[in-house]
Amino acid sequence: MAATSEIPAISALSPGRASRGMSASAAASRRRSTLPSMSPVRVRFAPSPTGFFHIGSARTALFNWLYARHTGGTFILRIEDTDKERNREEYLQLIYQSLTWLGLNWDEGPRFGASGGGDHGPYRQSERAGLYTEYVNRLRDSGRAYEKDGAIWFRLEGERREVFDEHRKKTVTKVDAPPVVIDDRIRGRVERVEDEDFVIVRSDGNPVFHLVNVVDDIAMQVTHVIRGEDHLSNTSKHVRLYEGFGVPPPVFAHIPLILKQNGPGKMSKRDQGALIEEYQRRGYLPEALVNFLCLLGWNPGDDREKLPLAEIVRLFDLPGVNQSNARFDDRKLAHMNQTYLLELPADAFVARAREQYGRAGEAGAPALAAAADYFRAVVLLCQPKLKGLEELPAYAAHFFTEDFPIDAKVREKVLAKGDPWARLDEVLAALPGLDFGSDLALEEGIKALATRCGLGFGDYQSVVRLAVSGTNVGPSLTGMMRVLGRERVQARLARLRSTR
RNA sequence: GCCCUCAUCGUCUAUCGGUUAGGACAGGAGAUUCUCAAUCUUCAAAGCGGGGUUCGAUUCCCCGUGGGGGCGCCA
Repeated sequence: MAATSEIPAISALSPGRASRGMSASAAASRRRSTLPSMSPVRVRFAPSPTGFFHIGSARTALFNWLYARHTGGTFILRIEDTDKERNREEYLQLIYQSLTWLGLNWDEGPRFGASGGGDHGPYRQSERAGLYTEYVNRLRDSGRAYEKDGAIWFRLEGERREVFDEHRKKTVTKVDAPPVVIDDRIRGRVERVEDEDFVIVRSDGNPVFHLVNVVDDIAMQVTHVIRGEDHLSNTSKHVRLYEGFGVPPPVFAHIPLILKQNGPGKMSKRDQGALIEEYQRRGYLPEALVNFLCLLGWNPGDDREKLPLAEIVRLFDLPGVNQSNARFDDRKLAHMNQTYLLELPADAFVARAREQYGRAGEAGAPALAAAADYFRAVVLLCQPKLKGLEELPAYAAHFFTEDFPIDAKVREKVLAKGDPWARLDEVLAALPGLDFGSDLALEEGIKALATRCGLGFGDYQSVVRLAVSGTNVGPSLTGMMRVLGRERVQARLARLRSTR
């Protein structure tokens, strides 16, 4: 397949970072835009379908996507399904769905919706076995690979000696080789010694991650490898493999990890709030999640936090990515989601609300059965009050049934103050004369009633709210009355009075 | 244990050696009024420690300490 001579010398174009202590110089260069490159940028996101799609994977995908879009390059999705034991079809589908939901469309890769295609396929490693064999044979031919214990090993170059490893409690063959120098776009110069031969094909004949990852990046002509810092230690192996194939390595950019919210360690699939699927289910807005994820390890260089994706694409660059790990904060994410929700245009909000009711199962049925314009009026009334779409079905339940509960504690509290029964009767009496045309008209009508009785709006508010909604919190009272309409309001007021 | 890496409010972060160390989330107080939110005002909150370099270090260097990652015939 891809001959060595076809591979452009990408690394020669990489400016990298001058020195390890590069905070100052990095700061100077971090706002600099990407240098012109002779070869178009090709990045890839390479997940394995062995578990739920989580937030760390999403951010890795996002940063690759952003870099591709920023540079006008190509974003490739490659499925690393070489672990036959753990691969699951449903996890594969979840990768496609989650990326699509987040809006991270891929230019090359398996076809899904509008994404996928490309002429460097197939894009599933399980379908590329022939290529790996070919590359392994190249290593064998050049004496860089050998068989031992039924597996195939990559041979490092250098003096060999036997050493007893105390930690692993076994004798290993060490190779004296010069350190591998990695010119990382985010971390600067990283040196690491790779001093043991390693397996590239298991004794069962399946190639291992290091091999397939490098072979595919060569074959797919990947120019920039953007991945989590947990791969930094692997990179020395990968660089040696590139050397073994006689191909210049790509530009590496190791992004910081996301740490779990509570307790030690990086975020994993088991942690609270880790699953993309869950945000989708809870009605989080993908644009809010994407915005939040961008800010975990990157910033636009000023105080802005909520910014349009197009603006992020314009500003995003590798040197601007932070070097330190970030702790996940679901409260900040919730806040971001709320601000997006508040600013959502009416039509979009109504559509999202309908989706959320769809996910709510039986609890959502009455709302979905309601007239479209009534549904619309209800959810738009609630929009400015919600923290998340997730709350909507419960928050608005009383709009869609006359059989809503009256909160006993609230009832007691409301009825304890003043003379609410009298107020209720007054409103009931005034109801035929009230103008239900607008919130303002209703407010003026009630205020006029209050003035006649020598009272204020507040004297009516809580008891009418209780009658109409069964509780003491909710949207604007006049808004609720307007949306419910005169007949329903009257029935509800009468219902409460009958419980005296 | 070895290797790599990182280090500013509780959290996410800004700062191209000189700032009253800024913003956001979370928290406190207040304003607003039609409840709850939202909004507005406001308070509290940080340079891990020790050495250097420098007229001057949060910033550059070194050593500690602490966090994170890796050390698989997982990816």
